[in-house]
Order: sequence, then structure tokens, then C-alpha cells
Amino acid sequence: MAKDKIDVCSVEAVDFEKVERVRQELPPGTEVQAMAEIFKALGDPTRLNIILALAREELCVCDLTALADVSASAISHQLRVLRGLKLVKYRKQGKMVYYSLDDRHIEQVIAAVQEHVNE
Amino acid sequence: MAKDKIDVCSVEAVDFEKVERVRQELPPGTEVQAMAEIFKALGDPTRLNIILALAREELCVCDLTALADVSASAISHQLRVLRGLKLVKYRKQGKMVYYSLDDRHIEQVIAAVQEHVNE
DNA sequence: GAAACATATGAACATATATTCAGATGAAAT
DNA sequence: ATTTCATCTGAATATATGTTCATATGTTTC
Repeated sequence: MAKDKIDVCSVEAVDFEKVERVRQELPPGTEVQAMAEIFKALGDPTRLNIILALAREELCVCDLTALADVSASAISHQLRVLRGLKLVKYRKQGKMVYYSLDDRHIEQVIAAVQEHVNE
Repeated sequence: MAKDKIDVCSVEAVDFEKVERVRQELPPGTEVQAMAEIFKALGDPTRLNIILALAREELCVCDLTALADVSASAISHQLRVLRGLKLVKYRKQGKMVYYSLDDRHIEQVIAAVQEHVNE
């Protein structure tokens, strides 16, 4: 990352020890990036609605379209994103494709954020 | 929201009862929106790094600049977003401004996502 | 086999967003 | 008071992103 961060502020302004200590406690950059991608996925109302709905029941694309109030195409695009992040899984049955959550942590994540919002 | 979602797919394709049941269990739209905003805030690597750092220790803007490896201006812009969402609070001491987390739920949220990433 | 339907995909477009740059503010030091 | 410094702010820009539209794929039904 940065090699010369000592000159970002004047030397005496930064608590250099503290910065180094915190830096070592931070997750590696790739992990932060991966976490940010998950959060970004949940940061879109359409995708969040999909996740919230699937947290209740398995649903087909058509049902999700009815729930999220956007076009089936938009839902499909967003489901691809969620699939790519291993947040949802699917099961084909004839023409229909049924989606469900593929992660046991996500519900805790959502519950915690919901608490924050409802404080 | 939608009043005529019965025609999104052909009538027999959607499990209408199921959709209605799930719809009633979903949080109200404003709450979903608020949750999405929190997730979106955590979805940017710069902001996530700020949050992760502040989860360890109180830090001034200058320290955060050194840690996140972007300009002080960029940090300041992002801190404003986090302030607006009540995710961080600050304390002035002379020229310096010290930031810290302002939410007890966020650490659980991050821990859960971290588990998902490290599975 | 053709038609109807659920879902997926690619291109296009319009909007949102993160950073940089230049300059403003306010506090400490000289 | 003037300079220095930490932080903030607004405008500008480049990029990312979500939706729509048109079309493709695969499955069922007739």
C-alpha cells in the first residue's frame, strides 16, 4: 500500500505508533475488498428486497418480480450478482427457477442493521 | 407500491398466496431503504476501512488518511457520509478532530460478514 | 413442430458516486 | 496579525451502476 505515509501530515501531528498498531490489526486488503462487495450487494434496495424475501421463503423469479415491483429482467440481472457472491442459490423445476438464500450469516447481518435503523 | 402485480406473470404461474404472505412479513419500504443506505455506506472500501480502523481505536482525520491511503479531502468527504448515517461521532481538540464509532451494532454486522467471506 | 411462457443475457442509457483540485474555515504558533 | 496547519466544502470529472429494451435460451403445451 503506502510506503511514505509519514508525510501525509506533519510528522508530529500523527500518532505514528497508534497508526501502525491499528494497521496491523486490520484485515488484509483483499479481505476488506471482499467484505465491501458483500455490503455493496446489500446496499441496493432491489437486491436487499430480494434477500429479505428469500430469508422468508424460497421464491421463483416471477414471485420476486411481483414482490420487488421491478421488471423480471431487472430481477434476473440482480439475481446474477447475488449468485456470483454466493448469497443465493437456485433450483430449476421446469420453466421455473426457484431461488433461496445460500448463506447462514446474512440473516444475522440484516438483523443487526435492522436494529440500528430501528433504534 | 404495486396494485396490479397479479399480471406480472400469467396468473397461474405465481403462487399468489405465498407472495402475499411474504409481502406482509417484509419490513416497510422506508425501513428497507434505510437499511440499504447503511449497507451502501459499508460497501465502499474507503469507508469500510475507516469503520474497521475506528472499531479498534479513536483516530484523527490525519491518522485515517495515513491508514486508508487516500487524500485527506477524500477521507473528509467520506466521514461526512458516515456522520450523516450516525455511524461515527467526533470530538474536536484544537485543530484536530477525533472520530470514533457511534454504533454498537456495526461491529456485529462486520463480524458476520467477515465470517461469510472467510468460510 | 409451433406457440406460449419463464428466465437469462447483452447493449444502451441515464443516474449515482468517489476522487481530485482549489479554496474556505478555524485554531495554534511565531 | 500573519503564518502554518488540520479539516471541511463545492465544483468538476471520470467511472460505476441499475434499469430498460430487444433478443436469446430452454421448457411446456397445443
